[in-house]
Amino acid sequence: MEKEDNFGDWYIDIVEKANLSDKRYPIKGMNVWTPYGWKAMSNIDGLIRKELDATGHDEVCFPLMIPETEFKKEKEHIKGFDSEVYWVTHAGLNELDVRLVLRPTSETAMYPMFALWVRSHQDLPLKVYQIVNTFRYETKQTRAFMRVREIHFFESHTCHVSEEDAQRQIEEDVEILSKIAKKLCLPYFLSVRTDWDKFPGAYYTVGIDTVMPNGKTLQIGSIHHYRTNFSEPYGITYENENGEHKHVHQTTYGMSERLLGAIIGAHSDDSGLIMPPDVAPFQAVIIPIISKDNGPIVAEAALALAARLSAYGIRVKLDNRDARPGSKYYDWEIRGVPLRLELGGRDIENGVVTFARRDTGEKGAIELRNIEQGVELLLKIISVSLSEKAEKSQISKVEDMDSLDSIPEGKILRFGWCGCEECGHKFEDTYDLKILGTPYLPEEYSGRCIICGKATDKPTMAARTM
RNA sequence: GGGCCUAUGGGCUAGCCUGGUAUACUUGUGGCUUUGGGAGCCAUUGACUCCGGUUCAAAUCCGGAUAGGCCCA
Repeated sequence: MEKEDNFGDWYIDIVEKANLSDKRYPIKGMNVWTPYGWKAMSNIDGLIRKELDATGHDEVCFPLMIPETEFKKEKEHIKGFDSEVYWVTHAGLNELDVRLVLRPTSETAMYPMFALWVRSHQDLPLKVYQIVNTFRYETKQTRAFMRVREIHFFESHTCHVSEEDAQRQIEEDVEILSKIAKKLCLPYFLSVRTDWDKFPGAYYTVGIDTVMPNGKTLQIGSIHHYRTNFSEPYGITYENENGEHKHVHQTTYGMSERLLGAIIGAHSDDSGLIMPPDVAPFQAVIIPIISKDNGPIVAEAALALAARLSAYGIRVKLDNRDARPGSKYYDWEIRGVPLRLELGGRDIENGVVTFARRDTGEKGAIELRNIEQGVELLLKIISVSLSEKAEKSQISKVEDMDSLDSIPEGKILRFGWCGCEECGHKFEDTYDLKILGTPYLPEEYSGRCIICGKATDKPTMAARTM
């Protein structure tokens, strides 16, 4: 299966062959996390946890079900989610008086509680997050990790004394994102979403998009500024120094298993996946090369090598299955293990370990004496090299446009837009492309709206989306 | 919301029109020989989505259910 020619089929194929997810569970869009896929996702969760804990967020876990009465308090929010939530209508043999919704996201679960938790300005800022499953009834074609009905979701929610303080939180979120994305070796764009595409109930939304090999964008997360749009209906207020009661200003930050989907798309080739070392369930795999006269010696040396690396903190897998080495190479290549270590009679004699990089195919030898440092260094090099390659690939897919006379295929378009809804809709309807929004980070630009010709100092990007 | 298509071992699939013994490959299991890029031989496990109808007889024909896929709005 060729990656560039038909990304959609390639993706489905690789998810199955690399054993990341089993889609045979009999509910569409609700897939089973297999051990290998779950390990990768857990590693991603771990990276997120680490950054959030370091910035003073506390992990919480709210109930899965939300009463209809709470769910419907914010009017825009319910309008946005009405058609894609699951309802629990019965309990045992009884019909429920108040129906329950399976959370599509947790604003309406958390905010009634926030109203109880926040009383004083000293309780602020409140910064919590949870990593849980959420449910959205997708009617379109589902795809592992990219479009599913049960979503492995990360969401942080914060409350602040003022709009400015909430804005500082958004800046912190952007900072956190850059750290996480670096570990995932993922490039991304930050765009302030159009008014008609922002999160239901938000003041504004920053979309986080990455580009797939077919030139379509994949939204991997979003950051929202709510102002007091939710704190008003939910009555989340605090008492300030002067004894006045004020509504809190809120933000949220959400990402999901799409991060894993993005990694699969960004780092892989026709031989399979390439896992970024910080995400890889196994960072190195040891393949003992046994011949009939040295079996016990090699087996013992391989065990010792695995123990050393593991003690050093490297996630290592010793593959001592009774199979040919070549067959093992293929197995671990398709699963994307970044580094392969071969240990055979020749290596033991020479006091080295033979390595092969998954990303470049480069082979070499590391002195057994310094094996821990050697492996660590190689993993770092692989990580940097993956990031650079992905960054280049993303940049190559952006095309600056002066006119719309001919639309290139498989590209992200960048052009001037006056920002008005009429021009925006006209563009989206005519070209069947989605406007991603204007850059979140300041950017020098002067041009003309590509639709109406009005002068503008902001570019916008548009693309087909996954 | 409207329409079309599909369902056979773990995976992929033949058979269905024209009713009667279910095919190949792959995987799994056991054994022996092997092991520096997908090993070979032998043995072996394993399936007609479900409910009903027609029939001496249903994977096959008919009706319904369920699940999945596609197209249109």
